[in-house]
Amino acid sequence: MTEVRTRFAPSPTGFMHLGGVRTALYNYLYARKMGGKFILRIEDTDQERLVPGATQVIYDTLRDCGMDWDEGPDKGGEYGPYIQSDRKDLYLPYAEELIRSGHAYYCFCTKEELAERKAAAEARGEVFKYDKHCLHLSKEEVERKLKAGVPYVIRQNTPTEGETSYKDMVFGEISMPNDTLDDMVLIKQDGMPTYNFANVIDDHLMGITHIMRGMEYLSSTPKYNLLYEAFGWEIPKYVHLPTVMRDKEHKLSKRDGDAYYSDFISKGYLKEALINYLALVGWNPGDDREMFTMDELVQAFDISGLSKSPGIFDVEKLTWFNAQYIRQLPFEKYLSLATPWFEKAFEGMDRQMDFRRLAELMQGRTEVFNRIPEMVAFLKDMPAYELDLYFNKKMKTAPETAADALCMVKPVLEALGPWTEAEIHDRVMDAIQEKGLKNGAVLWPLRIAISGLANTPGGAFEIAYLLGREETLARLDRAIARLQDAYGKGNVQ
RNA sequence: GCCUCCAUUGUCUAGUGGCCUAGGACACCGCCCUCUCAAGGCGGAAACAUGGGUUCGAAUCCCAUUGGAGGUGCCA
Repeated sequence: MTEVRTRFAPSPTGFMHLGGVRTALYNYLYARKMGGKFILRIEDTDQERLVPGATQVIYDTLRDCGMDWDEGPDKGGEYGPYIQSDRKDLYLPYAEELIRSGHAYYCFCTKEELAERKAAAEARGEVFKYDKHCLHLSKEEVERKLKAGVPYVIRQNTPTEGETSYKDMVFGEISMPNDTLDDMVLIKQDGMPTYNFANVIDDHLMGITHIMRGMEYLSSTPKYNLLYEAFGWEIPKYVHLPTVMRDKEHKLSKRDGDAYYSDFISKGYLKEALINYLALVGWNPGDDREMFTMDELVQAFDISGLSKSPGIFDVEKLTWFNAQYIRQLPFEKYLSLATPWFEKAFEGMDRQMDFRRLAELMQGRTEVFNRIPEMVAFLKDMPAYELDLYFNKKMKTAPETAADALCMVKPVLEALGPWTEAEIHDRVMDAIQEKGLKNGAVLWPLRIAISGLANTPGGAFEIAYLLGREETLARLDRAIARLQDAYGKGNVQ
């Protein structure tokens, strides 16, 4: 059996689209699973859309994700070069061979003429398909124009009758009536091959055995197969992938601003989570497993698990995966990843903050790193809050009675020796026991008084510790004053 | 318009003629735990697009309808 060779062939646009990452991933997984080779090829035949530095983004992203390629522009390999613009001169002879065998022809129609004919066809309510106008030029006419240096393109000469079909490993049998096949351009006026042509030539020359790509190529594949046949080349296996959608109607598009790999990384999504989730949009292992490392994906991946229908990219589920991965992070790793976000949150604060302790509290609650600043902001500045927050039915607390609880705690905290979490916890609990109160009746108001929030990461003890003695007591004083102001002095104490 | 493809809960999906009173996961809701939240545990609501066939039997096969996607570029 011949070695499996897959390829990822992006065009360098400057960003890595998540759909592209997934395509690369499946190619990578299949090659590794089969013990084959994964090839990276850059498709930059469109000279008008060149973006400087764009290939670097592709390298960086793939490497960052752990998808190492065996052959590629920067790595070499026996089928190079791996950048199509570097292969420019190699395509024309193949096109000329096709012309000799009658499978292609020179076309001298200008873009303007084409546009005119297209408009005319549309005016008549017809679809425009290239009319093979130049196919009927006499040999002499063609020679003359070529000699005269009239600009030309080379078009594929597709059959007008019958149908062409092929078998796709995901979609099964696909057949297209030949009369719907357009005589597509193979070589452009600037001498560059089109994607359509370069793809076929390169995939063959590079010995690609399995072509895994987006399903937008499903209906142009018959034209590629006609080319393979014209050359007498073996047709590779096709694996067309369902589209990744933003919602039911729309593709995940570059316009959305959140379709790029880098967008998610900078928001604080872990690449492991992104890869894990992406693998599952359009593929499933056949059992209920969901958590996969890259190596596990390699083991589990199989083309039979690929689905046919488009899948919607669900950020909620990605976020769940992300939270899972964050929780599993070794603590030191979490701390180092969270620290920049902590620093951002506490910028300009004069108090010290125990990042380690904060990180311990936050690791299990972090879904995406960019949500950290908002979650910990209350530690920097006391938020404004409504006294209603002191209401809690279960804790049996209310604004009217909150001051009593706070006044009970205050001297305990003031008398505290070392300001450690354990000390705070033990002394306050002792006092609660002594008074025969319920924990919540004291701790709820205390937490509200020093955080101003209904929900906080950590409880009263943790927050008090993080705030430090001075800030805690200051917040406590202010809370007591405000409550007494509203409801009068309590009579406990 | 024409061509191709697709169609199970809100979402990702399992399901390849009887194992399906349709399974798992996210999200949602409730309960437990608990000083809040989160995590965790338990439970709940939620789907075979519609209509015809085929068959003893259909989510599964066939046809039509509807809906959706893709293609129809000297873009890839």
